[in-house]
Amino acid sequence: MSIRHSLLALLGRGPAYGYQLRSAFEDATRATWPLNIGQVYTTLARLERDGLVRALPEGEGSQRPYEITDVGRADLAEWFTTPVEHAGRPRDELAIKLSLALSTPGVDIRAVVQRQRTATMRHLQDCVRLKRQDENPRDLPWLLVIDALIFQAEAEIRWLDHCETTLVRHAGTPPPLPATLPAAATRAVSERTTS
Amino acid sequence: MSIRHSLLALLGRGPAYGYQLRSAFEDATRATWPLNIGQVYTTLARLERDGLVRALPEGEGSQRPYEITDVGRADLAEWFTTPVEHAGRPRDELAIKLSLALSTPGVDIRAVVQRQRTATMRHLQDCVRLKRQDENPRDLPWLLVIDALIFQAEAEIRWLDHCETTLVRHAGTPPPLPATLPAAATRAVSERTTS
DNA sequence: CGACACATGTAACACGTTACATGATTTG
DNA sequence: CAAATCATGTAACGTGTTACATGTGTCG
Repeated sequence: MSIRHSLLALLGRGPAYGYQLRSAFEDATRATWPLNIGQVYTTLARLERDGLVRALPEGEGSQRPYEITDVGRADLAEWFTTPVEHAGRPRDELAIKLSLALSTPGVDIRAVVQRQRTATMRHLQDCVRLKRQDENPRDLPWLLVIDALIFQAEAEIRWLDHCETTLVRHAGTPPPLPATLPAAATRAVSERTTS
Repeated sequence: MSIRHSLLALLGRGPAYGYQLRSAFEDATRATWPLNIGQVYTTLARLERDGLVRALPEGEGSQRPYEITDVGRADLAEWFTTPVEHAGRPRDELAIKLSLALSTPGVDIRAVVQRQRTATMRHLQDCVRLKRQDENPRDLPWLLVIDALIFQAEAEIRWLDHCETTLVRHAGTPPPLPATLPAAATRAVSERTTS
């Protein structure tokens, strides 16, 4: 539902046609989440069908501008008024993956955590670099979005570290190999985690 | 794609039928993300169509157990090996909403932030309470999931606070009304943010 | 003119949700 | 037996992605 409401919000600033709407959306988020142009038109059609939006007769050339209706404005106001519920959010693939990795035989969870940590760390650095490159405080919207990504990535790394310490505390197999173990045992462990 | 891989991962522990798979999934996440049973069957059908899974002939009563194939195992291993990319994640509705609220006339962003903060705070407390209730470290998978939710909620609150301070610094309209402003100006401002 | 950006649309497909329909098995 | 739970499936719909088809305007 986020595209639907996004287009509605953009039309809340005034009439616009599909192509403009995509540009405006990608301006606000700086192509963090690219928006396919086809989706814009199908979504506009659905919005019109539902009476939240109305096609304007004017429009020079091949432009078909739309305008938000009163019903649309009400829907938009409700969107802004209602907080985003956590219950309605998409499933967190990473959390599910680690949760399942933990109970699937033959999976080296610590390796999964490590690889994810590397990827997330790289993403975090990309975000920070992007933010520095473009520090002008003129487009607040974009700054807030990139900050959201940064906060999320930081939280993810903290969680991954938390996972690792928790795993070490419970499932054993700590990385500094205890010298007291016989060689056979350590070999068995590393074989299991490498396959 | 997360359900597809989740079912595949569950079948990686051994053959199972649809109903079992749902139970197993909701065990791992404790119904944080409820899984509709219908979805299980359609997903299983697609997995079978793609050769990742094979229906077993046996099965007592009305049970139709499935088994993971070698192709499926390869796909599963790749899932666990490949980190979850941030580029492929769903759009962050909250970030988009605040970003758009900032550039939509007639929207009181600070109110939006406040309402969201309240909702997220409540959600965070729910999570913490849930975790305390069920502190037994026996099912690690569930603990990791609830911790993920907690870390995310904390990050969201930090981000919302960050948004508010940023907004105050830029767009003005600080809550402690500066006594130096003439009454007319403050009235105009509060009218704009209230409508 | 030819290439390129602007602009609109459609078709096919994957995924997810909800609701409904239908049996089989257990248990009070 | 009746009700609840177990178990499988289908239909309809909304949303999202990708790819394709088409036309317009501009500029070198």
